[in-house]
Amino acid sequence: MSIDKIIAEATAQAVHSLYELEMSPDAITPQTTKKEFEGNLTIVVFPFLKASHKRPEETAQEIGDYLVANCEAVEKFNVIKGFLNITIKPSFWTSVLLHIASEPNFGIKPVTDDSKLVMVEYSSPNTNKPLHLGHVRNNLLGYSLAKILEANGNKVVKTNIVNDRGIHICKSMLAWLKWGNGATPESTGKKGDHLIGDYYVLFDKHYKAELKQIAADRGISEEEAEKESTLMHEAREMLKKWEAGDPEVRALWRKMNEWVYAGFDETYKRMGVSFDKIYYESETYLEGKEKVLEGLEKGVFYRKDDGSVWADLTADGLDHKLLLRSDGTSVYMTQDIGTAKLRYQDYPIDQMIYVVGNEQNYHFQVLSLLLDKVGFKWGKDLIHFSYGMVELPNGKMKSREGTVVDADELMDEMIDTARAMSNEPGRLVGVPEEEKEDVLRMIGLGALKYFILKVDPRKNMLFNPQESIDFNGNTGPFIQYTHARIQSLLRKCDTADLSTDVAQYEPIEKEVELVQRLADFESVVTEAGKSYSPALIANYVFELAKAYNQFYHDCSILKEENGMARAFRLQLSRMVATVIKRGFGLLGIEVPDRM
RNA sequence: GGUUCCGUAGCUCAGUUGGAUAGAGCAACAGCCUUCUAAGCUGUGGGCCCUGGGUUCGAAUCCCAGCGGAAUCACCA
Repeated sequence: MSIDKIIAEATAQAVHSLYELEMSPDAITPQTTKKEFEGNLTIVVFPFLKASHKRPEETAQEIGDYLVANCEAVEKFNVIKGFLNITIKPSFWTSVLLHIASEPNFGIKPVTDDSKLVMVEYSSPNTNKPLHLGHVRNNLLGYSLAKILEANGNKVVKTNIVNDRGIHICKSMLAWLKWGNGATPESTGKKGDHLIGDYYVLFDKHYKAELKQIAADRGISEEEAEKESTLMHEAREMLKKWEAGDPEVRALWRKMNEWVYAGFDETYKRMGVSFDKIYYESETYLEGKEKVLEGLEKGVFYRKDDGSVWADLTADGLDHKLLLRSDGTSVYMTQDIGTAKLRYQDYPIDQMIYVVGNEQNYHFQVLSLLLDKVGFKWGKDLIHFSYGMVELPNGKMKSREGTVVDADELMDEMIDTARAMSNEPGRLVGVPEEEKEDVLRMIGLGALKYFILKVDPRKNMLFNPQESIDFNGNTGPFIQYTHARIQSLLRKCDTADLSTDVAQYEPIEKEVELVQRLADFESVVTEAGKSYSPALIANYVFELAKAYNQFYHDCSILKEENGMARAFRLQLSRMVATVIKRGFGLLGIEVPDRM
């Protein structure tokens, strides 16, 4: 049982016996005492005043006296206004540390047969362009969220829905046919996703030129010229052929998609994210239609005169929403209904989480209502894990203005920066030559991942490509460094030091602070799972590493004369390193043993 | 205009179910490497927590109104 709970229960007993106030221990949450005051845990006594009919100071005094007399863990206390600061017996903290060390998976709840099954959808790329910074945030958040939910005892299925069909793919295909001269990833030495992306851009370039030409020739606006465009017409024709299953178009489409997937796989692998099940829109986009027609029969949806099918959501404070076009084809929303249906056929999902940007808040609000209307009982409970945009100093990323930050390039740059910085004296000491690249990769990506994951997912965040991401201060490398330094310490210590029995040791204040922080890991993981926030873990690990660094500078460890103190500090260091590694594991960040 | 989200140091961000004198990092300035890894540590300066009301022992946090910013409101995905 955690120390917080012990105190909460003892306090509940105290107010019951002193003031006959019935309080659930869960309602009492001791907080860590502020640094300026003496003590480890603080209880705010204001809520008890109505029952005690006494002044805050007196009430706190009485509860404090009760705790000292009746709770073994409590050593002493002091009272400031309505705050009861409790000091726990030092020996108790030793037992807390030993407990943490004895649990091989401290902070992680096991997955059992009756665990909830959660499906997390993330990434969801289009196959006509490479991944960019926005996808990076999505991927990192999605992967980390899956890890955190797993650590909270859920079965997790990570899934990806690849948008592999539609007009945008046809644009790339058309441009490749017209101007590609049979270029392949092999012939150009380019990653497949970048190659296809280039043709998408090329299409847009020619299309713009064509519009300008038509507008000038015919004396009409460029918007009006859109209807006259032969390029766009050809692209649409190609889409029709694709939908009709034209063998040539399908073959080309398959070939080009393979190139893109090979490119994506490389990026995903490097980023360290993975999926358990991938869905392709080309295989699911027809599925939703049947459900919509079923809903139409039941009268939940209605048909307009032109044949299009709509949902009336005005009762829920929303608008009317199109579900089937007048020509009978599906829209985005219909496809999502279909994909959801398939997924629930494939897995006994208890909860569905979509990791999708906040630009689609409305879409998921509608989807939730629609799934409910067509009779899926889980529709209402779906979670849209909505995250904010990544902004650049001059606003959003715009492909037209060439301000898109490419994921592959960004990762390259981060690793290059790590390499450049490692030239400073004292860096990468004792790292074998063959491991160096691997360590640099961990550091560069660690900096990038931590930079993105430490901010609250809901908020828009700013990324300045000019100022490269920091490696000092509140950063991934700082935390990795702390871990590497502890590993080095442990390599240098004697095995006798670690096997020394420390049960009787009474830790000093600085040590207690660290033990207390370590113990918090458990509740931080729980809280991160409840509020779907990797940022909580990130900030916790930073605080832990920072506190350890201060401790490291203040207390010599290997040179400590007292054998028990030395052993305790090494044990403590070992657990700090373990929790750092475990916490970073939940963020998908690797930690090197030397750097 | 409707809906949703955001507004905290010069910059990037934390701030636990409402708790004590609002915290980090960067940037600036001043120190610390003959010492278990200086990607580190110590110190200084820097704030109308957007504004105004309300709720109460107590508000950056909850409620209402306003101001400012973002997203969205397609027979695009």
